[in-house]
Amino acid sequence: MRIGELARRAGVSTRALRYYEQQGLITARRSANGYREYGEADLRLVSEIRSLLAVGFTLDDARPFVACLRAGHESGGACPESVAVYRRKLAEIDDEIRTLLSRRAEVAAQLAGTCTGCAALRRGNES
Amino acid sequence: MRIGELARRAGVSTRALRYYEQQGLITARRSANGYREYGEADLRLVSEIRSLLAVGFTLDDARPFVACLRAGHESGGACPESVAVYRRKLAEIDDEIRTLLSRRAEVAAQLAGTCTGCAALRRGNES
DNA sequence: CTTGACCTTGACGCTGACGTCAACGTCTAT
DNA sequence: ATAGACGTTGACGTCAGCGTCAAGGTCAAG
Repeated sequence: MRIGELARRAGVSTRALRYYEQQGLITARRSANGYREYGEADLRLVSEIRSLLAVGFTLDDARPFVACLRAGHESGGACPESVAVYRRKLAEIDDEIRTLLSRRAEVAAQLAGTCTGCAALRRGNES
Repeated sequence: MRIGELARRAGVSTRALRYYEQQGLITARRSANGYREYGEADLRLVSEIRSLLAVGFTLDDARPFVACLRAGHESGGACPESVAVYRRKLAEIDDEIRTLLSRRAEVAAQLAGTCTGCAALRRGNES
């Protein structure tokens, strides 16, 4: 199939597919007229990339997963490199969650009127 | 004081201060030679901006707080516009936390080998 | 007079994952 | 032969908050 069909079936833009190729994530053989030609396996690769992006992975993070699929594994997450990325990502997400929780607490405290500068206004009503 | 001193005292770069001015957050009177001149109140404004940025606010979010301080209030969060931003931010943070938690769950599931895509292949389970 | 620390405006660089032209070639149908 | 639906490469635009030059003006000290 050509790039337009792959794009439609994968639910991405052709621009994205060319970008993935430029970043070395996917490759395409070329037909005589220079058009990119893809197979079913490529649809699989793109789907993997998309689902990884959807959970917050970068394209760089997705590389070992794509390599794993290309190496013939059933799942992109079956290889040790992929597992390492999973672990790292999990740690990153946990970090972000912790950060957000402490930010939330700070903002909530401010909103609750415990702001140190609000003492002058404290004698009245809250909304 | 001039821009360099304000920058040192506020712990920011001069570039940042000029950027804040360009964005309309702070202003400076000019001395005869064209140099920016700041007062103590400006240090207060910049500190407010910095602490807001530190908890994930954008410069745009910081505007009502700065306006509030300039209007003579003790705290930048004392004005209704600021409170509105607090509330909106709180909702945004909660959204992000929810998103991250669901991502975390997905990634953890993958890492545990219970990938949802594989479940369909095994038994037909869905969540 | 010259160094050097300070200031000015202007403008490009950076990060990620593309969107959106531009300008052009290819193939099919009418 | 011509429209138009597809493909190609190249390159700039987007979002935020600045960093980092470039090229120069100002001012006090030695």
